Amino acid sequence: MTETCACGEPGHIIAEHEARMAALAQRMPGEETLYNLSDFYRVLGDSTRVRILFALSDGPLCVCHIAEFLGMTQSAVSHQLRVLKQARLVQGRRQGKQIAYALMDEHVQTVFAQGIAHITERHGSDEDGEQTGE
Amino acid sequence: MTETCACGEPGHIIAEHEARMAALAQRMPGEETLYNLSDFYRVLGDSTRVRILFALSDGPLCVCHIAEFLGMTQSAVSHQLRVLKQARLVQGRRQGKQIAYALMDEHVQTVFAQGIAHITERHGSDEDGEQTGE
DNA sequence: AGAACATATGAACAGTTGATCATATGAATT
DNA sequence: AATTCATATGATCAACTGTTCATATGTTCT
Repeated sequence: MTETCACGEPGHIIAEHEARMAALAQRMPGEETLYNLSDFYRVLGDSTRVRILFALSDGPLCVCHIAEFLGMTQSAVSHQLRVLKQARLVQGRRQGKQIAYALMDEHVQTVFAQGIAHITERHGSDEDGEQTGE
Repeated sequence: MTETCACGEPGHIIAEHEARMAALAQRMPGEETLYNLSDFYRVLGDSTRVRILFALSDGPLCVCHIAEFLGMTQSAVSHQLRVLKQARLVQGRRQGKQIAYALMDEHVQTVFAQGIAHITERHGSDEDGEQTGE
C-alpha cells in the first residue's frame, strides 16, 4: 500500500521530510479530535446553514421567520436547524406555538466572524489556481 | 411559498423578530460572500483534507510522504491536494521529481488552530442534543 | 532515447447530502 | 375536543463527494 518513495539520497529534501513526519506523529491529534474538527467544519460548509447562522447573528428568530427571510420552505429550514442543533451551534427555546432559535454562544459568532474575515481578506474573488507552482 | 406566519399580535416576539429581519436585510453579506464562506468551510469539512493540512502544519511535505504518513493512496492524496490548492489553502513547489506541498500562509494555520480550539474547548466529546430546549 | 520514479487526472462507483412532499407532533384558541 | 398554527420528521430522489483503478504527464538517470 504505502509505496515507500525510494529516493533516499542524502542532502535531499527527503531527509527533512522524514524528520518532520516523525515529529508529526507525536503532535498528531487523536483520530476523534480530527474527526470532530472536520465534522464541525462540514456543518458550516453549506450555504443554507451559513445563511441561517447569519440570520441568527443579531438575535433569536423563530423558524417561520427564518424561512421567510431566506425564502425557503419551513421544512428545509427545520431540517437544517436540526443539523445545527446537533452540532451545538444553535439552540431552540419554545415560546408559545413558536420556537425561537438562537446562536449557542458568542464563541460561534467569533468563529463565524473570523471565517468572513478570512474570505474577505483575500481582497476580492479571483478563484482559480491551476498552476503547480515553479 | 413564504408562508407568512399570521400571528401578528402586539407585544409578542413576532414584533422584535420582524424588526430584526429588517435590520438583517441590511447587514446581509452578498450572495457571493456567503457562498465563498460556506465553500471555504466545505473544503475543511473533510477529515482527509484536515489531516493533510495538519501534516503540512510543521512544514512542507511531498505527496508520497503525505500519502505514506496518512496511510493513503498517492492518488487519493493528489486528488485532495488539488481541492486544497484550488481553495488556496496549500501550494506546491516542484523540487526535482517531487512536489513539496506547503500551507499557503500563516492565516490558514490560524484559522485551523482556532478550529481545534473550538472543538477541544467543548471539554470532552458528549455529542447528543435532541432536546428542543424549553 | 528509454527506464524508473513522482505526481496528476479521468472515469466509474458507492456513499452521503439537501430539498421536497406528505404527515406527525405539539401548543393555543375557539 | 376540534380546529388552526408552528414545527419536526420520515421517505424519496437528484446532485454531489471521495476513493479506486487505470493511465497520462513530467522529471531524472543511465
